Amino acid sequence: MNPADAGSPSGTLPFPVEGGQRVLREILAGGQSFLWEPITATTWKGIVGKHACTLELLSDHHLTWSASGSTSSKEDVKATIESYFATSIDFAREVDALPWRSDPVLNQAVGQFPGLRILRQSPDVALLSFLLSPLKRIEQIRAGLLEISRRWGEALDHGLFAPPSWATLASVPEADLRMCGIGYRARSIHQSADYLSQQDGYLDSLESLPTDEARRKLIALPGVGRKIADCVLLFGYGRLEAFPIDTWISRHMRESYGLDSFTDDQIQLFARAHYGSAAGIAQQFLFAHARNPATGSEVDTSSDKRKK
DNA sequence: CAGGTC
DNA sequence: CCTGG
Repeated sequence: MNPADAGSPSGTLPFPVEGGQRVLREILAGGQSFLWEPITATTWKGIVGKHACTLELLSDHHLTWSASGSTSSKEDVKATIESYFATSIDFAREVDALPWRSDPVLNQAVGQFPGLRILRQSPDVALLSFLLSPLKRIEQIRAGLLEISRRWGEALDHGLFAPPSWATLASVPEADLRMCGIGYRARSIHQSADYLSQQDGYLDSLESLPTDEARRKLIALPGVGRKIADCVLLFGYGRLEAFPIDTWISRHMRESYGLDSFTDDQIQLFARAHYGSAAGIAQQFLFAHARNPATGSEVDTSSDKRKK
């Protein structure tokens, strides 16, 4: 490494988020990732790869970042950050291609969170994170993940810890994992770690597989069902067609599309057919919409047919 | 019970 | 089935 690069690389990303801080909060702490914490009204502290990062959204179109504790060159850090925020994806274009024009339900959700986008996390961290997702509250998932990271992860700057690798987790006794306040999910993590440690490059190999095949191989992991698999595909592998169906989405869609007696499998088929190849983006809007009761304070860019 | 998996 | 809230 070059000592001159060892300081705090920083930069600015084009980051169109019309919805400002409210939408940034939804992106960083709305259930995609559990590694971000608000510091001030406009700044966040968190982890990207092996970098402790500080973010600030100054205008609605640029995100400034600063990463520290790195032995990588500034270019490498920059590339890592850009990949994480998926700056190569034109989300405005993707969203425009969704059927919001003919779908008032989607239209309202998109109008409520303009600029919402999908992070591209690492498959490893996404898998570990979402194995904890049955822990209900986001704060609880976060606490469990932070504790696991603190105990077996890599120390970074600012007292942050990167989540441990699956190889590391494979050597952690299940009983020790249980002491992280994650309850019976400790078993899934322990068994998945065991499974992954036996097959070198298992998660990497999914990268080049078609989505449904990768999905099957994720579901083969202990504790991973369709919902967690779809979360890992969407947030860890950048498969925008993946459509995780949790209880929020399930209820919200049944109610708002009149799919009263639909099973989750049928909702999944409906979603694929209706939203298309970027269904996962639609899912994020619906998810955010379902969990954030409309306060009326948002700038509503859609037609004003809120309230029924 | 809620959340997810089995 | 498991297990916090």
